[in-house]
Amino acid sequence: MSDEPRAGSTPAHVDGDAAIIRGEEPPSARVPLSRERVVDAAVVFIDEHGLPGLSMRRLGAILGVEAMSLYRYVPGREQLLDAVVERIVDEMAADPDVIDRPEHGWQDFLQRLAHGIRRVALRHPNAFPLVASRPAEAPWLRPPLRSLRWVEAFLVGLGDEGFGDDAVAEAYRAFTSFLLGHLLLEVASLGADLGPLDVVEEDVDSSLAPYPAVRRLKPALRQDHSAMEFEESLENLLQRMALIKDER
Amino acid sequence: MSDEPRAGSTPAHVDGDAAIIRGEEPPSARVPLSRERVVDAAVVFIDEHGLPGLSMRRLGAILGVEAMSLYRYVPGREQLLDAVVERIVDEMAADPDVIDRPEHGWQDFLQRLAHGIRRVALRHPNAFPLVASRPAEAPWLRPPLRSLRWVEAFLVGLGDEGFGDDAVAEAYRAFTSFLLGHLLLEVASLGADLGPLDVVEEDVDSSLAPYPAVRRLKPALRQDHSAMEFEESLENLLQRMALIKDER
DNA sequence: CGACAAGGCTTACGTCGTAAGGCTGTCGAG
DNA sequence: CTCGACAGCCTTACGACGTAAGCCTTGTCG
Repeated sequence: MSDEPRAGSTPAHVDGDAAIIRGEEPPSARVPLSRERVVDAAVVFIDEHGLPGLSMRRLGAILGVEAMSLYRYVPGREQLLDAVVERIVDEMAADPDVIDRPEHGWQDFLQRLAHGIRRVALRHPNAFPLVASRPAEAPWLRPPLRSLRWVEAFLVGLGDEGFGDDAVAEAYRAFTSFLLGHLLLEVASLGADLGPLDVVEEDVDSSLAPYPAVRRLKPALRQDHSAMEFEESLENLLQRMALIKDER
Repeated sequence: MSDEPRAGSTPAHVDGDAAIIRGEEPPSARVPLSRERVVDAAVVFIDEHGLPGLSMRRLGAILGVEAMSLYRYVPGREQLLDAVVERIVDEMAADPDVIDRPEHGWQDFLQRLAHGIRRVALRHPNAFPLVASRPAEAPWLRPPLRSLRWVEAFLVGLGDEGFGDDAVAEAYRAFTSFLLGHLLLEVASLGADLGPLDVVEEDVDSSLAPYPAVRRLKPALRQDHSAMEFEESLENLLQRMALIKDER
C-alpha cells in the first residue's frame, strides 16, 4: 500500500470511466487491473467462499484474467494473503467511531478500538482467522492489531494518558490476548452456525450419551451472548489496566 | 481413539519386538503401521517442520511407505489433521497434575486444567494453532478444549461445585476465550523467536522511523512475561467466575 | 494346497503455485 | 507517420499435491 500509487512513471492513465461516459465502452470493459483490485477480489472471495477455495487460478478467472497475470501485482499467494490481512485491518481507518488517539480518556479510546476490530471481525468472519494465524512480521505486531499504524496509536495513546513504558507494554499484551480469544471464538461460532447442517439433531443427541452434562447443557452452551460477554470482559480488562497503570 | 483397539479380529499379532530380541530382525523392521503410528508421525513432523510442510507423500516416506498406504488408516488429510488435534489435546489425560474433577475446589481444578493445556501448547508450538483454527464439530466444543472428554469434565466439575447451568455455560465460554487468546499468542511469539532471523536489526530500526513509539518501546514489547501474565490473568478470570457463580 | 484377506504399491487424474518467455496494443520520440 | 519500447496479459511447462481405482504380495487358515 506504500509504493503502489508512487509507481507513477506513466502519468497518462486510461480513463475507463470517462470512456464509458463518452459511450465508447471498450471491449469487455477493460479496467486495467491493479494491486488494489486483486486484493479486493481476494477479500470478497474469501468472505463468500472461504479461504480454502481461493486459488490464484480462480481469482484470475474472477477478474477475467489468467492466473499468471496476477503475479504482476502480487509476488505470490502468501504475500497476497498478507495483503488481505493488511487491507482488512486497515478498514478500521474508515470507521468513524475509531479514533487515532484518546479524546475522552484512554478507556474510551480503547473501547472504540476494541469495538472497531470487533466490527471488522464480524464483517469478515471467513477472513478473520487469517488475521490471527498468519505469522506476524515482528514480535510486537501481535494479532489482531497487526499493523504498525494501530500499534503505534495504542502505544502513543496510552503513553499520553500517563502509562509508563512497562505498563503500556503489558496493557498492549493483555489487550491483544483478550481481543484474539474473544473474536476468534465469536467468528468461529458464527461460521459453525451457517456451516454443516448435515448432521441431524438425533445423531448428536445419541452420540452424546456418555457425556450427560454436555447433553443437558447443550441449549445453554449454544446460546450466543457474545456481545454482552465481550462488553463485560472488556470492561473488566480496562479495570485491570487501570491497576497496571498505577502500579508501575 | 475409540474404535482402534477393538478391531481385534486378528488376535495373532506380529510381535516385532520379540522377533528383534530373538535376533531375527525382519527385513526393514516391518512393524505393520497403524492409525496410531500414522498420527504420531504427523505430530512429530509438525512439531519439527511445521504444518505447511506436511504432505501425505512426505509422511508416507517418513514411515517408509507410499502415500496411498496411509489411506488405509486415515480417510484423508483433513481427517488426519483432526486426529492430530485430538491426540494432542488428549495428551492432557497423561498429565498427573490435571485431574478429572475438583478435589480441592473448582479454582484449583481450573488452575490445573489451564496449566495442563498450556503445557500442551508449549510442547507443540507448531501444532497448537491447528487446535485453535480447525473448525469445531459442534458449537459447544470450543478450542482449545475441543474434546467432549474435557468439556464434560469442565461442566460436571463446576456443576458439582455449585454453579448453576447458565453460570457453567458462561464460565466455560470465558475460560476458553482466555486460554485461546493467551496461548495462541504465546506460541506465536515462540515461533517468531526461532523464526526468520534474516532481517538485520538495522533494517527494522530504520523502517520504524515513522513509528517512534513502537521503536522506543521495542525492547519492552519484545520481553516475554507470558508465564506471569498467564498466571495473573487466570487469577483474575477465576475471581470473575466467582462472581458469575454467585450472581446467577 | 488353495482361497482369502490384509496391507502395501502402481498408475492416473485433476488441481495447485509459479518460472520463463511470447504476443499485442498504446504511446512518446524522431 | 513511423517505429521502437514497454506495460499488460497470455501460453506453456514443471513439479508437487490429494486421492480414486485397481493390482500384487505375503502370511493365515481351512
